[in-house]
Amino acid sequence: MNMLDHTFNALADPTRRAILARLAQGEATVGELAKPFAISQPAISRHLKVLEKASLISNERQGKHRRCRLRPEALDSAATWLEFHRRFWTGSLDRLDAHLKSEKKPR
Amino acid sequence: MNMLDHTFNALADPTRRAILARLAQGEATVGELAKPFAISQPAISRHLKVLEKASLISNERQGKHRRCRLRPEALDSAATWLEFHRRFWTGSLDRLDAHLKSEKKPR
DNA sequence: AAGTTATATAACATATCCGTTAAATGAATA
DNA sequence: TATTCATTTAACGGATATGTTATATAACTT
Repeated sequence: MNMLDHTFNALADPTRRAILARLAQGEATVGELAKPFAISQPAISRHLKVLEKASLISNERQGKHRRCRLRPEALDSAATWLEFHRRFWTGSLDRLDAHLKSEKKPR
Repeated sequence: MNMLDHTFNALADPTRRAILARLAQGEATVGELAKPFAISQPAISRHLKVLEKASLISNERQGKHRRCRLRPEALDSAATWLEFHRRFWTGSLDRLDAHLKSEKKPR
């Protein structure tokens, strides 16, 4: 698994995206993150592990709590990949489109 | 599963990203797409199904072949999500940073 | 030291993923 | 019509994902 795999995989789950959205409002402990969800706390802990492995979050022990925060740089490679391909694909299709149009004219 | 789930999930696999990269060079049949990979052709067919479900590609029967092409719009929602969060996260952290700095000054 | 709180880990069930090979389908060709 | 080619679908197996509950750990509190 490379970095993009981990990032896209982590982002493919709505619970994990919701956790990220929550963290975008500010740091939170595991318990605070788990509270709004209908699933158990261990399940959240494992989602956090996935986000951690993707470097999307980090955490730091604070007494008996563990405080989580975003690592925004982790989005960079995914955003770069997406932007590049989005432009490249569209560019290719534009050229194809132009090509097809220029083919049609002569007839 | 919503659209982002499908998109991110589809992009999380390196074989599928390679297929997309290949299609960015131009349309191709299933067989042409399968050839460079070490895995069986039915396996490729199923990757193509995943990409199709994510609306990342479409295909059209042409005689006994099936020709695949990219659907670049499918990247839009994912790119939008990523860009938004990337900026938002960074913005939040900048504000946090500024906040922490402004807290320190008075002392 | 004992109890409480926050979180992680273990053990388990179920579902999905991803690959395989074999058989089915659909269309072109002999 | 029978054969061949391109692709899909079926049936299977093993690995991974995601949830559960029960138990362990780690740090505060009494």
